[in-house]
Amino acid sequence: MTTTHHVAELARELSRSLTEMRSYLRRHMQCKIKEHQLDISFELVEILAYLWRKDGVNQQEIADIIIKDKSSTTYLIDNLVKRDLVKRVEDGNDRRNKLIYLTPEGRLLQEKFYPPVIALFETATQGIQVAAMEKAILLINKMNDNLKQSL
Amino acid sequence: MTTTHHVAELARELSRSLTEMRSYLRRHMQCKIKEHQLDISFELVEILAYLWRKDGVNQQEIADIIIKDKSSTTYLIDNLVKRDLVKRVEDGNDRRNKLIYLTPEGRLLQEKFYPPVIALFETATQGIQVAAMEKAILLINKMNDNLKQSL
DNA sequence: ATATATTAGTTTGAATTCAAACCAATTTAT
DNA sequence: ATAAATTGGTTTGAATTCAAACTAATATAT
Repeated sequence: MTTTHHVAELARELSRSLTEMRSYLRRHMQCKIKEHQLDISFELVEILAYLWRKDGVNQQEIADIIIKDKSSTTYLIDNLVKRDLVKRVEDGNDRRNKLIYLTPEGRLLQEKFYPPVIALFETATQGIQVAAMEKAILLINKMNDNLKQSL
Repeated sequence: MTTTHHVAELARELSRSLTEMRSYLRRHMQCKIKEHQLDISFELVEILAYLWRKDGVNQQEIADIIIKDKSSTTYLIDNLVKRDLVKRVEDGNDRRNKLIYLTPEGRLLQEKFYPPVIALFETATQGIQVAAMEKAILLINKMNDNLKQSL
């Protein structure tokens, strides 16, 4: 096996491990959602999680953060609006924009989800050093830069 | 910010970077698919890619490798069967199993896709050392083990 | 030997996802 | 100033995904 193929193999393996991790995270969150008997999907919680940190952002920002395309984001935000968890507000500075704000109900959900989310990440990172994680992030971000530039 | 929250934050950031990478890989592959004017989806190619290395595996194995649930795998394999790229063969050793084999057409596609897949991973890993990649894989697999054990 | 639990694959229903096309608003180029 | 390009969000269509339920086959427990 040449070096090239070895690297390709590692990249493939990395991609697979990443997919697996994503899958586990999703499953765990689904368990939490069930425990709390909440009628909400993992994908909606994902958006809410970002809004809990900072709301009043436009849809494109949300799409960038959660790595989904515009139409998926519209679909999910429509859903959140329907459940009265967020509201859309026109942006006075740029009429193309819709700013997404949490409603009081949307904020309340944070109490239910914040501790389990933290616990989940703690579980995931048990026995792993901060420095190692930082290196992994840098590596993947480097890969993402490489891929981004060739699109 | 406490250490716990710092780690949770890094885990979140890692998860996002991973999702981003997955998204880029998918987009790149879509470009290749378009270039070759092939009527096939990224998800189907993903399965074929594993079969090119080793066919004659049951569906559950495929599902494990591509990290999808059983029903999604059935759906995609149905699709591949419909396009005459793979065939299902009953497993004499265990009647529950269906073994999935490539057809001659399915094999032919390898020529089209193998070089661009390698090129893609090369692009992704440019400027990245093998040792660093191996460390990242180990780290993510450790995280996956942690998550798996608590499901 | 029989009952129970587990496994592989299928079916069903609904949610999610993306690509493509579109429109209005804004930015950039001429 | 005007034309062209880009951007944010929406709509549409089809593919994909998962959860839940199911059946037949196999493994495990009694």
